[in-house]
Amino acid sequence: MYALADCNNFFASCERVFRPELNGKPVVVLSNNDGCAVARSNEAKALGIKMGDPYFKIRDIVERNHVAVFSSNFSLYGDMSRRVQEVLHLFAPSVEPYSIDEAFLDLNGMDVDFDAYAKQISRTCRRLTAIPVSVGIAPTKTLAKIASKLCKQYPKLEGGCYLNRPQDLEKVLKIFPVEDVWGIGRRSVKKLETLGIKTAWDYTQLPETAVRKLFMLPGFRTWNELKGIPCIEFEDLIEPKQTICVSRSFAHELKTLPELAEQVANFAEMAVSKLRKQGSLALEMAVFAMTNRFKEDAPQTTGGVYVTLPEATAEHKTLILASADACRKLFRPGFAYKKAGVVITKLVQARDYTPSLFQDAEASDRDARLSGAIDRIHASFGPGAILFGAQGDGIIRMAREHQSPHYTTLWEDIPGVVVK
DNA sequence: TCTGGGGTCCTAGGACCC
DNA sequence: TCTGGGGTCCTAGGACCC
Repeated sequence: MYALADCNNFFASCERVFRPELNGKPVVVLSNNDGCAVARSNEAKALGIKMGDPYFKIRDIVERNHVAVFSSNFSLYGDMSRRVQEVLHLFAPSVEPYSIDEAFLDLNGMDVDFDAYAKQISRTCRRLTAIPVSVGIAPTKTLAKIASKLCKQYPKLEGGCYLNRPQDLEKVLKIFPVEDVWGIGRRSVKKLETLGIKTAWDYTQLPETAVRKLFMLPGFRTWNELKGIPCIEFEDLIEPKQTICVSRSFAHELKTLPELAEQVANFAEMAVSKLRKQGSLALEMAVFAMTNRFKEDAPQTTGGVYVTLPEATAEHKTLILASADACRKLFRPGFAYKKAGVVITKLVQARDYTPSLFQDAEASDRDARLSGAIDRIHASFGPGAILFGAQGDGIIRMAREHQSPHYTTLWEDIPGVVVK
């Protein structure tokens, strides 16, 4: 038996924790550069604001309805996420964090009233973190997802729902749209439409051979999961990432190589930080850049350059220099670059790597000490406290007109209470 | 004027091996 | 004229997730 705990409208809910007067009011949270709506409270959804809507297109709705707008504040969301996960650990020996706002709980072997347990988990999260959480419990992860969605739809479930009895499953799956099933994406929905498949139940009634042929292994797993046969394993061990990517859109387009190269160097530095945190080394890196695809009349280009590193490394200097090199190869004059990024495409765990016999040990020791010093400076004074010359003045500041304070992660932003 | 960022898994097909 | 059978590894691209 698995539980899925899913935070409702997570980023919007985080903002409300410290602005309780916004409860019951429409709230949206924007992506980087205040570009798109990436989280909406139920009230904002009811106004017709969709996930991913560009801000400039919904500005009218926002102003007419006094929607509270926030720029993204990931240090707040990350910290709130950690708190919710901590609460979840009170209810199950193993918890699998699935995304910033979701986690699976392994309830196998537990002998409890699962419906009451689901509601209790939700209630406790709410009380200890002030975040509303929907908890679905079912014999497979896919069904647990469906159960948690039901909680959001039906307030009378009090945030928790147990889905296992065959007659309940049939009733629920017969009204559950197939496009809302975890693992069924847009492309599959198109195929399903031509077959006349509308609900999750319809999907389970397809013959096995058809499912395997049309939707391959992933679709076959989903098909089984919907029928209560677990095919997606519980993974509570946090594996090191297989790729690391840092990319950004720029508030203003960049037209010169030095400007672009500086930003790419900054992305490389951020990627190295992530790399070092998980104890990996990079074997290969890619740099990419592209123009603004929405400007149809402007000349368009998009490209990437791979760099194979002579030695696996997690040193700032090597990777930043390599990124600048790649950027020079990539850059084409006459284009206005809107977005760029650095991807570390091949990683190896440091403990699994044997350096080349012919490596310059002295130089690599020097670089390692430099990187260690940079890490310590960042830890004490914050990221960006020290930069390589290649990074220019650091990353271009993003548009963030509506950012809330870092309530839980910065001393000067901690909320105060006035006692009269 | 203004349009996000970061991941995983699977498959087909090519290159190569004996 | 006739031209086998079985395997691995790698990569690009597709599909999906939040």
